[in-house]
Amino acid sequence: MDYYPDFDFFARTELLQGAPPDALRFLQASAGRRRLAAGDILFQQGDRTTSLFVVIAGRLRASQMAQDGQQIIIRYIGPGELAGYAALVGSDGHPGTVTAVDDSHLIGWTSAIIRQIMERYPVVAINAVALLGRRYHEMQIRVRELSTERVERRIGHTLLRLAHQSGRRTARGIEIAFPLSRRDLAEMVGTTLHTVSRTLSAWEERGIVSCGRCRVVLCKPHALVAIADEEE
Amino acid sequence: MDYYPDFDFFARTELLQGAPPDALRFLQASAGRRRLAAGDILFQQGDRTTSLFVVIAGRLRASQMAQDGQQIIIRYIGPGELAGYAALVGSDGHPGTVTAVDDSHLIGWTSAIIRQIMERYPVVAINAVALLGRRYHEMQIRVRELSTERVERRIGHTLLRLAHQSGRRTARGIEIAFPLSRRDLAEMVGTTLHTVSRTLSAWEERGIVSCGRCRVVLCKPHALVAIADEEE
DNA sequence: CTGACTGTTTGCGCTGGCGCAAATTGGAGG
DNA sequence: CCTCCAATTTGCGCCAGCGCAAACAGTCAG
Repeated sequence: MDYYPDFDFFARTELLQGAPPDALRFLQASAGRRRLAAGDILFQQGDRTTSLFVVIAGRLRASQMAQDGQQIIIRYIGPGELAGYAALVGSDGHPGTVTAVDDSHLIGWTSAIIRQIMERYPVVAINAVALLGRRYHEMQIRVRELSTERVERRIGHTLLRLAHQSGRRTARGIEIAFPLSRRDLAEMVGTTLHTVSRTLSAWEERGIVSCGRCRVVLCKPHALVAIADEEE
Repeated sequence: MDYYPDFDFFARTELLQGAPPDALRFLQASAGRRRLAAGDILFQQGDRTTSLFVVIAGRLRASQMAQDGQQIIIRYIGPGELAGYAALVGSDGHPGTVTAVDDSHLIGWTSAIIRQIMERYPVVAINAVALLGRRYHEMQIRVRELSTERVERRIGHTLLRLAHQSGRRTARGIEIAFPLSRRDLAEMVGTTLHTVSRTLSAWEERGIVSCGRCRVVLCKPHALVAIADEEE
């Protein structure tokens, strides 16, 4: 039994907000739906680009692999966000792999339909421009952090960003609302799982975070901000 | 005496290729022109976004600075390419500083006009999507390199990319066609000018490169490819 | 020609964080 | 409850590359 997204849902997505009703009707009629269990792969790096998806519920991870097998995590994708930007930009193959990290529900369209929609409804193309601009800017900041900051600060910044994107208030603090292993965090930060583990242990001792298997809770976000932004 | 870009020129720019004649006429009529000497600043990080520019001739450097003054170079911008994407995405301020590294000639439009053009001529918006997608992908690759590769390989990859974007065939090899100091290269690669200098010296000894003040010539590009892509 | 300045080279010592290895823990499935 | 496995923790040694410092070399203004 699928949940059929209504116009309100479309209005909350980064790609389709502001699109006129007839565009939304067309999109609704031409959409495909896809369900993934945690761990399932939506598409793999290098796969031929066929579709673009918008996340209705759940969470996915976009990652990229080098020839030698080393992996990095590009970003996590949550409800309302887009997966498969290759279909937007007209690229032949997907630049990365997208995997569900929680059970997820997506809605998707073929590249041809998306192309057609952007041509007919400029507001969608303009949304796409804005969205890619944000992604580009996020990556600029990551490059800057990787180039100039030490590991501890990068871990701090990364956790704060994740908490901002998908933090859940709990009694103990702000919890990252999806499974995040030490290795995952390492692949976002550009370090090893060992260093992440050591750093989190040290922080746990100081009561700044509290963590378990694939779980991180920020107990003192302000202390983390201090670490991430401290002058020197 | 300014060179007035004609339709052929527009057809060679990443943003305006494929735009219909009436769009180009309007763009031509509403354009502003700007000349910069090497070293002049087009706009600074944080400046209010007013315009977007297309490079007619010359070369510029987009850089970003952290609070502590540490700088990185985002990219070099050459003829046909775009400077000031903030005006495309509707961002209030410029995310980085753009400086001319050679005498440069630009053509520009206000944010409002660009917005209007994208709404009226979807092909321009779609070009913008493609262009930002490429930039985003470039940054993904840089993040991956910074996360997983050693300095020497990163320097290799960076030089190869620069040569590809703006290499000039000479008797001695492929020369990077604009002034590029050790510090500049370091800020692209994510290291220090010292390490860049040492690496280039070692390469020069092996005849792989040949370099002078703010100049780099790749004498044996294949050897550089071997260094940059060697398995291990 | 001279001085000043900016860019470059090189030596030296130190250390952040990686790599390896081994022990430990916590779940999931049977 | 037991077993197995993946995730995590922690110790230890090492080294790539940074930071500092000093010498050196083009280049340009006057």
